[in-house]
Amino acid sequence: MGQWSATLRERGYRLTVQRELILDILESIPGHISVEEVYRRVHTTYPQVNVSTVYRTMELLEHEGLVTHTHFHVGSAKWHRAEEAHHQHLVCESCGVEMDLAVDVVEPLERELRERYGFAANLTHFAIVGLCRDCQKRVGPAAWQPHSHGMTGSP
Amino acid sequence: MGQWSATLRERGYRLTVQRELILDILESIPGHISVEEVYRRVHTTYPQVNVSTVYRTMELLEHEGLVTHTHFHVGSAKWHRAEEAHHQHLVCESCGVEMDLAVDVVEPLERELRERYGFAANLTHFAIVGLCRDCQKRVGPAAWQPHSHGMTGSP
DNA sequence: TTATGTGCAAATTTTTTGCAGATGG
DNA sequence: CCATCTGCAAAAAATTTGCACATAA
Repeated sequence: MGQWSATLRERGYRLTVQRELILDILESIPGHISVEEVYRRVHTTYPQVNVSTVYRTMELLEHEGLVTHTHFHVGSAKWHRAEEAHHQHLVCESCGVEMDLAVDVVEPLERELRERYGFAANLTHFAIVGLCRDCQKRVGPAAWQPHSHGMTGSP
Repeated sequence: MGQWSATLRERGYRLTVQRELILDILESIPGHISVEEVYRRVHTTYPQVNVSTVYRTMELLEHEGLVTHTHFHVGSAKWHRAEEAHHQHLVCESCGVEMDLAVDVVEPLERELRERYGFAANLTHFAIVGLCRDCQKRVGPAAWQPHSHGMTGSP
């Protein structure tokens, strides 16, 4: 039984089989995971579980500050442990590779936003998307990069 | 007729009433807008337009590098002019207020990511979400901020 | 025992698609 | 004219909800 089960119980929530299974999955994976994937995994060991339970559990865990969710450019929301929040991810839009990012890289920006704008940025909410080194070579500069629209011609 | 109409025609696209209306809206608004809202506005002057046309036009414009879309924490995708890309937005998750952000604030991060990770970050893809000064006072520290889970008690 | 949690099925919301007809150039 | 666009209607995908029943504590 993982750490989070205890945490939830302490906070007055009931521990159901469904919750335990979902918690186990979330505690064990390193990166991002969709509701669909969590459901798929729980379903293999506990087929009578329902997607809505997964959604409700995710919502509960987010409310309790244990996980957060993130929207990438395409696809459904992805979830990850909140404790990983201050350890950002870089995600390549092209090949999907995920890289961990040292905290000190984003800290200056956070501080700047706070000092200059009084804004408490939630930089952890989104992974930083872009192109990894390899994909830059392969696909060239992207449309969002300066001085290019990434197009090769008319339709 | 706005600038974009000419651009599209030059690139070999046809100029339809629907497209003109959508372009006018996108060229005139300063911040982010949803497909739903674009549709609603077009619909007032041209009721027979269909949402799918709005979606298709947005896709076209994104492909042509004129607009980009963004996912905020909640709700549907929001669209904005691509030229505004290098002028970032701060968006308050709580009250929805949008603030413009000077480029030089994000530049150091971009450079760092490029130098340390060879990663061409698309920082323009997402608005930076968080809490504005006023909402920090009103709602207190958020769950994603360090040393707090933003909760007041058990269920 | 009983408030809390779950499955189910249906509703919502957001976005996509196939197709036949309309239309810009 | 005819390739490109659009409206329509339906499908798909993602998420939410109401309710009766199940179950953790």
